Amino acid sequence: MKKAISSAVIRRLPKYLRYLTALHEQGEERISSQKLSVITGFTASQIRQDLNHFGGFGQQGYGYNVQSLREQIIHIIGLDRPHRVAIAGAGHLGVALANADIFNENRFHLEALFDIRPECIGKQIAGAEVYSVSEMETVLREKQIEILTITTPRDVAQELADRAVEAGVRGIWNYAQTDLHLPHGIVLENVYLNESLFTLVYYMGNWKDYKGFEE
Amino acid sequence: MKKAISSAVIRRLPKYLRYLTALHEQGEERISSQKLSVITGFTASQIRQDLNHFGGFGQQGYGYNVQSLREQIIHIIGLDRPHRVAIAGAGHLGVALANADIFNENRFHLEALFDIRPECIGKQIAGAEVYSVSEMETVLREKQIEILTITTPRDVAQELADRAVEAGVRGIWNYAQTDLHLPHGIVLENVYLNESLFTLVYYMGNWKDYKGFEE
DNA sequence: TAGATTGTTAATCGATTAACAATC
DNA sequence: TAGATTGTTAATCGATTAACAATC
Repeated sequence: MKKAISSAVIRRLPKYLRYLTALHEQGEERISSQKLSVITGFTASQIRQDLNHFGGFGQQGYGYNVQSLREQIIHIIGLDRPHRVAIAGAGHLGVALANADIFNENRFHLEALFDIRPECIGKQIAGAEVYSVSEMETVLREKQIEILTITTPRDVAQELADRAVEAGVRGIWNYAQTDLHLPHGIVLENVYLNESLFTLVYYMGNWKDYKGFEE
Repeated sequence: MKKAISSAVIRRLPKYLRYLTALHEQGEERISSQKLSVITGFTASQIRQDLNHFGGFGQQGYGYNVQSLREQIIHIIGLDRPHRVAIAGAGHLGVALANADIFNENRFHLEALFDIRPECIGKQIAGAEVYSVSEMETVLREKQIEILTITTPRDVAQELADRAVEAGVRGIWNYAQTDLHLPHGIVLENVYLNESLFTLVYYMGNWKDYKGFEE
């Protein structure tokens, strides 16, 4: 079987996509790994290696076609397919994510939110209804939700994840500050905001260790 | 000069801290790298290597004292010192962060928010006032803000960051979907939510690559 | 003391960078 | 064709894992 592509490569794809989209909007037709290197800060060699994991998208002597490479990366990530999403927890963070550009661009469709607080239930947020958590499995199944975003307090996150998986959800986007355990075949992506803030604070106290983009 | 500690190590510290806090709350007094390995999923060897970058906190034949190791890590990250924080952008995300536990625990002090919309200005959010962006430098200086969280649209992020640095801010916690360029000595930490979501989507379409599953 | 477990050096693994032949 | 730039192999670098002597 083909060797798995390392997650370091995967996590660079969104960045390539972002810059290619910008270049496309600026009307650029072609780009070399050398020029992309200057823009992204990755080495030209790394860029060529990364892209070659997925196929030979370039042409010797020419470089890469911006628009076609952009479409390839959209396809590789899976952004050319629709994704049905729900959010558990209609608090500040849940509402912020519901209204974020992420779910409006890129073929993501926010289908439902869930909360336990009676005063939230029935409201419309970013075009989606807030349902009671007690109805979660039913709604997830009916609307064929693929991805559940968890923004609840950490003590209920595991239970909600388990129930969502039971109801057919295949990806969990977890903002609750806890490590979830999920069955084989279910994908988990954590966003631990405090880990990011703590890293910032560490480097503020030890900035000689910090290697950032400088100018 | 002592060699810089790699950012891979730094980014594991918050996780150690989280588990040590949990163990402490459970009344555990000691922990071996072996037991911590089972809990965290890191190897025992890696845990000992990581901790030894900062000093010999353990004791042969015994392991580590939970509470004292926890305090050491808090000190290493810098969470035992107060940090004065402001948020640029009092939209959904700014409000969500203002209300998040992060700023209430851990000696972070949210001192101000900034927005351009007249209807927001003067409001109190999570105990802090919303100021006009035009007053930003004055407020940042007066309140001696160390960290600016940017949750504005991306097109104003660089300008706000520049002005904040000018007003004495030393760390930027950036949620705007753009790469900022900052002077030497200023620390930047990006939270690119869509990169996280895209990674989730990629692995949902390629789950055999996920976490190194093989066959 | 004997058993346990660290601190630390050495070996391994994986990812990044360099080099260059292939080729547009 | 000649110049440019990829695709790909080889070299390097860094991070993780293994091993074990030190020592509590």
